[in-house]
Amino acid sequence: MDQIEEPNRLASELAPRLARMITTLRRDTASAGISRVQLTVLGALRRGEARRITELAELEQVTQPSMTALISRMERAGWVVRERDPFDRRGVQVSITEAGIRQFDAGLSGYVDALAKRLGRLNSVQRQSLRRALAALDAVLDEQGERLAQ
Amino acid sequence: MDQIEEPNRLASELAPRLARMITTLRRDTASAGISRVQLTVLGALRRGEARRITELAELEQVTQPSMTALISRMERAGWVVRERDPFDRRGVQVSITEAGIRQFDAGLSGYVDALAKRLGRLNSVQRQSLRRALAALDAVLDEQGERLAQ
DNA sequence: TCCATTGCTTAGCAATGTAAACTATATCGC
DNA sequence: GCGATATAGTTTACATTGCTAAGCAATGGA
Repeated sequence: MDQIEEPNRLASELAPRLARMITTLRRDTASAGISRVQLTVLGALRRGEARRITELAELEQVTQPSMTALISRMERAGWVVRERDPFDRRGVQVSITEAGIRQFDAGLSGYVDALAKRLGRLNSVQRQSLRRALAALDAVLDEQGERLAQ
Repeated sequence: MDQIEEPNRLASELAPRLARMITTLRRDTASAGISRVQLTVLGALRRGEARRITELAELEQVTQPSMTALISRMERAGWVVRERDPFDRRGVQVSITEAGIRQFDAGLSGYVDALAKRLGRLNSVQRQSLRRALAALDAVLDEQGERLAQ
């Protein structure tokens, strides 16, 4: 019983705070020159986690057409390039450019700084509590558990 | 020194996890029939926190025109109604309808349940760590601190 | 009464997301 | 090898959410 009721109570507490966090973070980082999604895609490309449109779409949890459009905008901005995959000419290989790498570094700093500014208000106990919650966040986001839960 | 460097380290850890959390939550709740912003606005209206477009825009941290459009869509959906303020005929008073209340309750459950499903994977130590982080989140989101920080 | 301010809307634009339909290439079964 | 089918990506058409700039009507002070 408690195992069922308890996550629900926690979720009721967490949900509105997450909602506010999203709004706030968007506002704080509006001037960063790059959106959250684009930054994440650049990061994935940079770490070599994916090159195909389909893979990127899965990583970002959006549809293939959304990723096509996203990559097109980023290509127009000069941050990535598209090349036909020589081994499977239906597909493309997306890679990050030098400008893309610079944009990623600058954008990431922008996001981290905005967050750090807010975290700077916390006392060490509060920061500690957030640090200790990181592992739980990872578990919440774990894709393995996601599939098992189905 | 440490007071400056330390929030930054924490922010680097937190930022990508928050980013993923946003994507994941959006996907999880795609079938809830209502968007996060609309749900929050309905909640504010229901708790009587605001009735004017300007107030709602401030609460949600969006511009007045954005709120006008948002309210128009919600009015078209039948969840809220607009009335001219009899005391200041420039302004309007937005109120939630019966249908809006039902939609809020259903939508909220949808969001909370989606989150609870993920939290259900955690063990009690992990859940405890999240519960303890709630206060820190509140401090991070505190508007008072926001103004002081300027 | 004049004029600045306030509250909201309209217009025009960009980014992000969807589903459905299309094109081109690969691959499977015979 | 060939026809059917699957896969990768794009295009099209649309909705939502956000912005800025400009406009309009009501308010209220000098």
